[in-house]
Amino acid sequence: MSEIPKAYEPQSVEDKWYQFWLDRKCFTADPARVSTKRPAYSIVIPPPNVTGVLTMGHVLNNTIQDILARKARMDGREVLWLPGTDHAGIATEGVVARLLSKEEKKSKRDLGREEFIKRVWAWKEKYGGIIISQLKKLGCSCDWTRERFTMDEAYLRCVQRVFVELYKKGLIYRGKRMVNWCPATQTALSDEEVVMKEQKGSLYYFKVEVVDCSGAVSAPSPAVTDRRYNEINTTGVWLTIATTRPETIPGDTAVAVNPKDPRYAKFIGKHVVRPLPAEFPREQKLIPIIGDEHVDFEFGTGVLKVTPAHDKADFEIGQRHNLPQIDIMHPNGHMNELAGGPLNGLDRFKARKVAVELLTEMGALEKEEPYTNNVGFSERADVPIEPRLSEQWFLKYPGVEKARNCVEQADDSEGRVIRGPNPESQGLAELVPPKNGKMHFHPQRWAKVYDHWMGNIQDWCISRQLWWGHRIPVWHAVAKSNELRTFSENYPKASISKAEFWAEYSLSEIKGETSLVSVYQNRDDGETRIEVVTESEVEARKLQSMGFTQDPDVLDTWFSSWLWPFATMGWTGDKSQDSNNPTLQAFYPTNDLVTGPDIIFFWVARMIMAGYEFMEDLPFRNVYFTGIIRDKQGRKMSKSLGNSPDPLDLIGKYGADALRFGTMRSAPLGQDILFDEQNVELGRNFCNKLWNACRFRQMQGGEAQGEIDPKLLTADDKWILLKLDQAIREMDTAFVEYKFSDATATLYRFFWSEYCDWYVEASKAALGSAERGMRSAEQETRHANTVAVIDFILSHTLRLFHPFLPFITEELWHGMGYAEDMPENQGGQTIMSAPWPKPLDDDFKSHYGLTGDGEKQIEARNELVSQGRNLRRNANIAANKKVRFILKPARELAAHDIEVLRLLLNAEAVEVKTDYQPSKNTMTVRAEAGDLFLPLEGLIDVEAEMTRLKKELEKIEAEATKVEQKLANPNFTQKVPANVLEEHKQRLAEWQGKREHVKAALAALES
RNA sequence: GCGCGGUUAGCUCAGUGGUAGAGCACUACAUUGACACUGUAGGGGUCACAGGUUCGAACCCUGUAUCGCGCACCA
Repeated sequence: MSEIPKAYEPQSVEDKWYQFWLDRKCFTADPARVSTKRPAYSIVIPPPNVTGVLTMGHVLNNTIQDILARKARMDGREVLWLPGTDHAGIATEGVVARLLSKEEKKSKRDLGREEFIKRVWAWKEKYGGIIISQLKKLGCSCDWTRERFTMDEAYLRCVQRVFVELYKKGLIYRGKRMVNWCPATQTALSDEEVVMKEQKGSLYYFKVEVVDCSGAVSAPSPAVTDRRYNEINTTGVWLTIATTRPETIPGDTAVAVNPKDPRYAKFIGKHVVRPLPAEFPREQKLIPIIGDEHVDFEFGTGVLKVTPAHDKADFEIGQRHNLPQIDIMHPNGHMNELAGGPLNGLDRFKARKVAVELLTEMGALEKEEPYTNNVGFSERADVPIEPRLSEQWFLKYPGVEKARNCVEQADDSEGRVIRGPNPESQGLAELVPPKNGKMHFHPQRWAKVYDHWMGNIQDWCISRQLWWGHRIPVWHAVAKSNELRTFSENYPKASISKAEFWAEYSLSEIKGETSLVSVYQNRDDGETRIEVVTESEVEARKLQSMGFTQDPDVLDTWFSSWLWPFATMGWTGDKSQDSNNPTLQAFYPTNDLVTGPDIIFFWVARMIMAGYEFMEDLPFRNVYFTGIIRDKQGRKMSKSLGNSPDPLDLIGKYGADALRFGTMRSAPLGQDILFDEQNVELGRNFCNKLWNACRFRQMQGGEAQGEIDPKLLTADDKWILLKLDQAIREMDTAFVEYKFSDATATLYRFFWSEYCDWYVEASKAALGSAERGMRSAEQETRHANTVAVIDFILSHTLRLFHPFLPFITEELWHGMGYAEDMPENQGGQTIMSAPWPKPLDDDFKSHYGLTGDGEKQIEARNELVSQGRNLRRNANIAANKKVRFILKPARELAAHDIEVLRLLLNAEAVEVKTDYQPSKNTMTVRAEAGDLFLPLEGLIDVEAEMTRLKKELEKIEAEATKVEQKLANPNFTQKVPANVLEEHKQRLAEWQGKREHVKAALAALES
């Protein structure tokens, strides 16, 4: 490191060290190395979407994980940070479909399922690795040899095994239900994929005529067109109904009122004439008036139209009253023929307008009011959800109670700290087994949100009408052919709620290959159906040859993600295999999960349930929820706003370390982050400061890390050693509490303010300016000792910095020669494995004479420096002009301290005069360490100086009075603890001393 | 409607009952200095508001305002 450049150039070192770490397998976890002395530490990455590119959110998230992983390595643990990507069903299918349409003007249906999936894989091979390479640029120390993908071979087997297991237990079932249908992507969605958005729309009031009918014959099928009545009598009464969705009127099969509503109760049992479709004859549009408690008679007119096929609440009313369901829409959100001629084929929003026109034409529309309501939107496609009746696969969540109870809630007053410095383990922060096997959320308030959701959990709709994803391992056949009829007779019969009625068979007759078979009568058409579930490929082939067809749907992406913590570690579901899996045994459960609170339900909660269900243990002990990254104005970062900076640009401009440091510095626990590029600039500046501080050390020459002789230590040396000790302790606390912004604040303060601004400047007094070889023997010894202290500080500092700034610290670790003295596996090869600094213990402190008293004296002396500089400034003395100060010390100061004072005040001399009497042309200040005088050669500006002193006096008076008043209050003096009282007395004495001093100075000027 | 979080310097935020803090920004001064990606000094706050508890409140309690988020929703 002879010719180091003046400024740190990250571009020239980052790639070099990343490759160095990879070449030496520094990130590779080996379960064989795990022991009681070398405990395991593991994190699984929240797998980014294969379609993803690195965002600021990823930077935040992965920097935290990398910090945790690197810190754990330095703590001497065997670390596994397991990386990978998620196949992201809808997102990826969308990306490839758009590309297809743009480049080949084809739809996925034009290609066909098989060909389309081939294209997605090809796309994945080509572009799916982008985010991984970007994470490497950031410095992430993941074990890339274990990189996983949620659709790789082994993972596929995990998903199928889990599906079969849950099916066996009757937790996975198929059912015709109201689901959240996305008309844009044409698939069902889970409740979590729906976001409520406030919409400005209209509330339409229309009237319907009440009629008396008798002899109604209910229709055999959902279509109402066959309904017949013997008599239809007009009553002349009209009811008014308010709705936001007039286009669904053709799907109405009842009108509901609250049975307790005196206005309408009398109509229950009568019918109304549904106004649409207009061209249908009246007798085909008679729908009953029913009484249902659900109806709120405060809202609208108190009369509710009931559309069981297109509204969740209406569906339930329909179930209660056995109402027919009329589906008036195609899956793409366009109206079908049941909606009537003018609406047929129209998009649902266009249809709304037309429906209003039709109602107006027939005179049924009474009024239209502006109205704001909340509408569910498909999170990904950003279009309103259409509640739709459809047959889907559902999961009744397993392990709900266990999962719910394992997360510690805030009201648990038993200590919340779960990791603490363990004195037995050389001061390292250790994992203390959580009480009652509990899991901890950071910040803890998310536990309440989690608990609330777990308490109101609904079955999970897991099937998606997509092509890209894990295909549902279920095969169907209708027993039409003789072969299947014979087959079905050999297998158990089951009802429609058949999940519990399967039987296990080997269709292929190969040992170990099995299928779950159930046979049932379809309720709608009476046909005999056979449903077979298997995870076996052999069985699947057999099924295919027998004429079975596989369920066309795929599973929700999160149905694979929820297995991530153990599926990535090679879990098979086979107990004996898994108990011989060293990775799983060593690294599950993981220690920390770092993720955003936006996926607490999507992912975190589900992983916890899966952990209990399949591993019989929680998947992680701590969950750290990051904030959400916003721009300077507090807006969420998004592509459309264009307010999201490209992290790679920032790395190119400032360096990865700068980006990491800047991000961590502005990311307090539990708060959203307002991102400002200035933070990254600050990180860059900080790296440069570190660089130059090391450069300064290099310029001093001498051997690296020489012995420190306690006898030669200056008060400044002792002071900085104590500050280092404090910084180490603060860092440990910050890690225990997951407060990374506190950690960076500590590093910043310690290194920049305490080390560079004070210690290095003061050390120049001991280092001297003489050339090497021109120094006296005594100077030489003193110089060497100071350099040894500097090396001690720097070698510790670099290690404290390493988790945050991996690249520059590695470069300097080698450049400064600190690697050389260390054992190969403890910092000799790389700073990554250097031991994390321990707080200085009592033996160390007494050996080197480090005392709180000495620390205070240096701080008092430094205050004198600041005050003296202030005097210079007030006297308008140029910063580069050498002047003479006179010091009247409060207690004796060492010659070395006087020399430091002289240096830091840029003084020609600091003369110590215990009986100094200032002349008129002298400015002065009192500090705890003594009185400092600045005699001026010319006449001082008496007016200006008096103004300054008067202002000063005012301030002092105010402070002194405040304390005086407190002390004069007997209530205070009697009730307050002794130490506080003593402190106040001392403070008063201090202010009084200053007051006298300033008064004396004023008097001298006036004379 | 229910729940959660915020409101402290121009900005972004620390601050768990005892002298109101940091970084940035701002002003002034200093370029043969490890570093201008720098140094030194300075100005700047009624801690959202109103009550209460206390010798003492930014901090604890009650209420209000306001911003943000989550959950549940009335068609």
